[in-house]
Order: sequence, then structure tokens, then C-alpha cells
Amino acid sequence: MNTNALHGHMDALLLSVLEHEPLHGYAIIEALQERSGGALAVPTGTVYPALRRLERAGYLAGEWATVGGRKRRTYRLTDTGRTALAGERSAWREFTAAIGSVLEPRAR
Amino acid sequence: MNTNALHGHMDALLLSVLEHEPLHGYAIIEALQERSGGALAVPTGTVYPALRRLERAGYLAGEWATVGGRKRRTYRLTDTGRTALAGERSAWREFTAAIGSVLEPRAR
DNA sequence: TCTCTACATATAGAGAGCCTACATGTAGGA
DNA sequence: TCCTACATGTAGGCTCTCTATATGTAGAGA
Repeated sequence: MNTNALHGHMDALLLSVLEHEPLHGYAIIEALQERSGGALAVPTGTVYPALRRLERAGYLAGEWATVGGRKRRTYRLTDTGRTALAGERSAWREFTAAIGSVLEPRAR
Repeated sequence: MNTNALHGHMDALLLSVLEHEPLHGYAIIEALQERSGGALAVPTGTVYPALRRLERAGYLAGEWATVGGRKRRTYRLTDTGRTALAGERSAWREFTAAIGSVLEPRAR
């Protein structure tokens, strides 16, 4: 899929994937791919900077850990992030409704 | 609505609005607003360059006309554009399905 | 007559955000 | 030893949308 079109929806995706459990970047990428049935192949060069951005925004809290000799930065959703996620969800519904009404008007 | 998030979907919108009748830029903007129930307020600085881009791509054919003393550039969908629209529609369905599956997973 | 609003198109420059390509390093299997 | 999976990160480029601005006509109202 042309993930370029994600423009602006990446945040929602990342927050959503972290809703129920903290994950590190690499695992987030895998989770996105799995949850979307393989459709979302988001490159690392997109995800890591985005996670930093969301952390700066206060939506995520990141923490370093070492597992099996490898360093990981695990992110969890903050309360502010949880609120933001709810906002992103309703924005997504509005967005699809608006585009959908133009693209696939119910003939009536 | 944050039309910035339209990124990449503008083309589909424009092609779709021109599917059944040729329109000029200003009328296209109004049609988008009307069809979306007021949700899509796309600025002229976005639409006019986008129309030129689609014309260069061969999806639209534009023609000058004068109506009531005002000059208009009326665009109609070409055959190539019609094919592109079909592609945009299926891309849109894939896109929403992918994001949707991450954002609002059917709890099951 | 003057002014305002609607109609109508267009460009320049800024900003956002995603991408490609590259850099770095560990662990484990062939 | 080499390759693959795991794991994070930066630099620079590109595309597309936005804001702001410019230009001009037609018609309504003061």
C-alpha cells in the first residue's frame, strides 16, 4: 500500500497499537503489519522519528531496557495520549465519512 | 476538518466530482463542500494547482470558456482519468480497511 | 457613485510528514 | 564466516497541502 497517504494518520495508528500494552519500536512495526493483515508495511525511518515526536508531545513515555543483550526503547501511552487517541478515533470517523460521501455517494 | 490529512486523497476527490459532469474549479470546490455535508472546505490554493497537476497527468482535460463576462476553466474527465478514478476508489477501500483494522479492531 | 460580496483563477513560499538510504550493533543459525 | 533477524537512529529529499497575496468581473445595496 502507498503508505505515503498515511499522512497525518500515523499518530493514530501508533497510539492505537499501544493502547493495551507498551511495546518497543520494532514490535510496533510488526504489530501494525499483523493487525492490518500485512497491508501496512511502515519503514523504520518513519516509525522511530514519529515515536520521538509523540513522546515530545507528551502522548507517549519511552524507557530504555535491555532484553537478551539487545537494547530496546519501550513506549507506553500516557493519560494525555489516551485522550489524544480518542480524538484521533473520532477524527478518523469524520474523515472517512467526508471522503466516502464524495467518493462513493449512496445513489439516492 | 483538518484537510491537511487529505494528503494523497485529493486526486480521488477531484476525479470523483468530475465523474458525471465537467465542472470548473470554483464549482468543484462548492461540489466538494456540498457532497460532504460541509465537512470539506478545500482552499483555492489547493484546488487550482491540483487540477493543473491532474491535467498534466492526462487525467483531466481543461478548456477555457467565458460565462457572464467571467472566464472559467472547465475540466472534464478523460478516459485515462476514469481508469485512474477506479484505481483511486479501490485504493481508498484498501486504505480505510487497513487503518480501520488497526484503529478499530472488531473485538472478537 | 462607492463599497461590499460573490464569482473566478492563479502563484509563491512555508510547513508537515513520510520516504529512501545509510549507519551501527547484537544474537544465533548454517 | 556469513547471513538473517532483531533493534534503533539520522540526513536529506520529495510531495502535497496550506496561507497569503494578487488580479479582475458582476451585481446588490447604501
